[in-house]
Amino acid sequence: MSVNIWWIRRDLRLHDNPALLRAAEQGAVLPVFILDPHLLDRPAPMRQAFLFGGLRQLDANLRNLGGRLVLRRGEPTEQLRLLLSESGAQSVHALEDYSPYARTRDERAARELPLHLHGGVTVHHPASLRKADGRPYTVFTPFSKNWKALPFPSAAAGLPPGLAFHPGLSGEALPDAAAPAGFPPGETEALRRMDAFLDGAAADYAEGRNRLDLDGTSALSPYLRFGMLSPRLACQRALARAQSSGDSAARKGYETWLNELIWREFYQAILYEFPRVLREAFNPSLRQIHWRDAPADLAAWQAGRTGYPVVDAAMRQLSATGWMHNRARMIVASFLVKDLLIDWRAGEAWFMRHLLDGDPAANNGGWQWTAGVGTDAAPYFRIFNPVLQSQKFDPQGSYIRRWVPELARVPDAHIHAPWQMPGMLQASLAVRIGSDYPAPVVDHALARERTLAAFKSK
DNA sequence: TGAAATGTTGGGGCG
DNA sequence: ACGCCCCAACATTTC
Repeated sequence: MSVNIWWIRRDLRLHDNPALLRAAEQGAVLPVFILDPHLLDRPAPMRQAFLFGGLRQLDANLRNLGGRLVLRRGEPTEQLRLLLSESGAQSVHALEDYSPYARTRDERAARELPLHLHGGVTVHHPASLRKADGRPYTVFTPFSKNWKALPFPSAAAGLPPGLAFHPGLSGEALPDAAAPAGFPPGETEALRRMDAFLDGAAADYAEGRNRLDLDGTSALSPYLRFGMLSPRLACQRALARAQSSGDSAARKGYETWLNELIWREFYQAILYEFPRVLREAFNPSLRQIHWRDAPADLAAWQAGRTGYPVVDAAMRQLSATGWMHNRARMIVASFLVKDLLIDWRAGEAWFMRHLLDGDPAANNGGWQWTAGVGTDAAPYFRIFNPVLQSQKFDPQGSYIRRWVPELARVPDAHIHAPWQMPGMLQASLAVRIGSDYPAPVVDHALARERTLAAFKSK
C-alpha cells in the first residue's frame, strides 16, 4: 500500500481537509508537522502556545483513529526529503498557503519533491477572482459580488472513506506550553464554538458585533487562522442559515457574518496579488507620510496606558488573552495612526506578536485599511473619536471596567473621559487622573488636526 | 466599518 | 401682532 505525507501547516483539522482527503485516497496517510525555525524565530509566544495546543489536540484525534502526528524541526524541504526516504512515501499533500514566505518555501519544495498543493485555506483561490480585464480586485464590494457569484464548492462531510495511517516515524515530542485560557485549541472546540455562535449571537450579528460589552462576535478567528475550522464549512453554514432564515433581521446577521468571512478572503487575495503590502502602503501617494518617532507614546499604547479608557481596555485585553474585539481593533488602530501619528507598521508588528489569530494577510489588510493607505481603505479624514466610539459601543462602560479595573468606581457619566472629572470627585473616588490612572497622552481635537495636516500635504 | 463644521429651520422668549 | 434673537434639532458639507 502506498504511503502519502499529509504536510500540515495551517490546516489543523480532520474535517473538510482536501490535503488529507487526497493523501487518503492514494493510500496510508503520514501526518507531519514541521517546526520551521524561520517561523518560530518570530516571537509570538501566545500564538505559538495555541499552535502547540492545537497540534496536541490533533495528535490525540489522530491516535483515536490509529494514527499519530510526526513532528520534525528544520528547513521544510530537507525534512520532507528525509521523511519521504524514511517512510517510502510517494507524495506530499498540503493546503496552499498564500503568504510570500509560504509561497517561496513551497516553490522550493515543489521543485525538489512530489508536492501537491490543494485549496482550502480559502473558499476560492485568490487567482480565480479577477476583474473582466484580468486584473485583481482592489475594492471589496465588487470582489465580494464576484465571490458570491462563483459556484460554491461544498465542504466534504465526515472523514475520508477508508482512512488509514502509516504506523508513524520517530519525531520530536510536542513542546509543552500552556494554551491561552480563553481559547482552548483544536477543531472539536472550533466546531462547538461555531455551532454555539450560529444558534446564538449570529442572528443579531449585524448589530451585536459592534458591541464591546457583549459577546456579539464569533471569536472564531484563532481557529480559522490555524485551520482548526474550515473556512469553506463556515461560509457554507452562513449561506445555509441566510437562505433558510425567515426572519429578515436574523438573515441580515448571517449575511453580515458571511461578509466578514469574505473580507478574510479579500485580504488573502490582496496579499497574494500584491506581496509588497507587507513592506509598504498599497497606495503609492501615501508612502511618504511623516510619521512621528514617539517611543514613549508607542509604549503607552502597547501597555494600555494612553489615558483613553476604551483604548487601554482593548490593549490590555489583547495582552491578557491574545484576542481583541474587532470594533476595538479599529479604535486602537485609529488611535495609534491618527491620534499618535505613529507608523501603522508599528501597530501591525505589535498585533502580530500578540494575536492568536495573527495572520499576515488579515492583519496587514486591517492596518492599511485603518491607516487609510491600503486597498479600499478608510479615507484619511475618517478619524475615530475614542470617546464617542466608547459611548456608542460600550454604553455602560462595562468593557472598560473589566479590563481597566482602576476605573471600576468611576460613574457611567465619566467612564469614557475620566480626565473630565472634577478634582473633588477624583479625590473622593481615589481615582486621581495622572497618578491612579494616566492623563490622556494627547488631546484628541489637536491630534486630529495634526493628522489631517500630515495626510493632506501628501 | 466617522466626526466636526457649517447651514437651515422653527419654536419660544422677549420687548 | 411683530421683529429679533437664541438655540436646539436636524441636514448638509467638509475634512
